[in-house]
Amino acid sequence: MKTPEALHMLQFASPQQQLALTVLHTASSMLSRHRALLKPHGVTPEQFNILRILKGQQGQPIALRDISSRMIDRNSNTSRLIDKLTEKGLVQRESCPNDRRRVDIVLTPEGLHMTDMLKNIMDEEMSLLEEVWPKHLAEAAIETLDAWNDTQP
Amino acid sequence: MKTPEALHMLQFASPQQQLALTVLHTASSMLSRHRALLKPHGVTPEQFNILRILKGQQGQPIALRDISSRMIDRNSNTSRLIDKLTEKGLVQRESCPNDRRRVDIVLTPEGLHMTDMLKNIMDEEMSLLEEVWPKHLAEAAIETLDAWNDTQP
DNA sequence: CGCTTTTCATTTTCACAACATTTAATTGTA
DNA sequence: TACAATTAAATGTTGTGAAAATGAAAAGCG
Repeated sequence: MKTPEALHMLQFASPQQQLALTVLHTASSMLSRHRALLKPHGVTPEQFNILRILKGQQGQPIALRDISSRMIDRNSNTSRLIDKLTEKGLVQRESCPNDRRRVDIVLTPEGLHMTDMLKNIMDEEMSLLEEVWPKHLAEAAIETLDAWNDTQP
Repeated sequence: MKTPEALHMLQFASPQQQLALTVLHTASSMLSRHRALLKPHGVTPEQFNILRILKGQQGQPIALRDISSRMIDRNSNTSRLIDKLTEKGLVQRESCPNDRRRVDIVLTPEGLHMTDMLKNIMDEEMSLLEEVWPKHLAEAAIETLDAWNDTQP
């Protein structure tokens, strides 16, 4: 697959502009792939993102607000995503004793099980990247992109 | 700004996995920025993507189908995006003489004017990238990402 | 203490994506 | 030529991300 728009204006744009378009395009493409992989299990990439964060908590509850701040997409509607995960029985809301505004979220046993399974699927997918991206180039690319991320609010 | 999820699992993931997360995060952040920049002018990034493609046509009509294939997000519903742009008077549908199934799209004069203005805004934003991304690193990163894009259907 | 401001979660509104279906025109083929 | 298969665009439906508005609780401060 060509990077369509980037290819189209190749001769006009700076490498930096091309990279921006390439990043947008790559992300869109990766996300559709993830969506397709997770779909059979009734979970969206955004929901999986939350599950992964919760798993990282090792059973410790975490406030909704802190989930938001760790998500790839910071502005998504975390409340509603938690609703969906709750309906599926994968997570549970718990009232936070210290601060009644907060709502703590924990993985249920089924949620943990599902997360482990999905993580295997995603890890397998991710491992394909290791064949196309040489390690040192991946490291360099991360540094490059993070240089811009660090300038963002 | 830290790359939240990537940072979180830094010690577990391969550089390739980290890059994948970084790309997703960077794209999300960029898109938000673009959305905010375009918003005062009543245009979304998805709509601007179409305007930019049309401008690249230099007045030559292009079939809706060919616009779709050049978009960053190939899955979007181009018909309806064109509807929005038509309502705003920025583009026009024209029947295609050779193939009556097709619908050619052209920029109106106001559309061209708007596109030029928005392009200036976006170019200015993009030029900030030149300060944080050294040229040769940007070039390397493009090659790295495209290596994966080329493996996608 | 009482009031305003801030913080956190939810709800709401809007635009778009995903997916399916429909309508129309063209192509391929018996 | 007739008819099925394919292609192009539009349309209907559902879900959801983004951003703003709302409501409730806590923090800050005179």
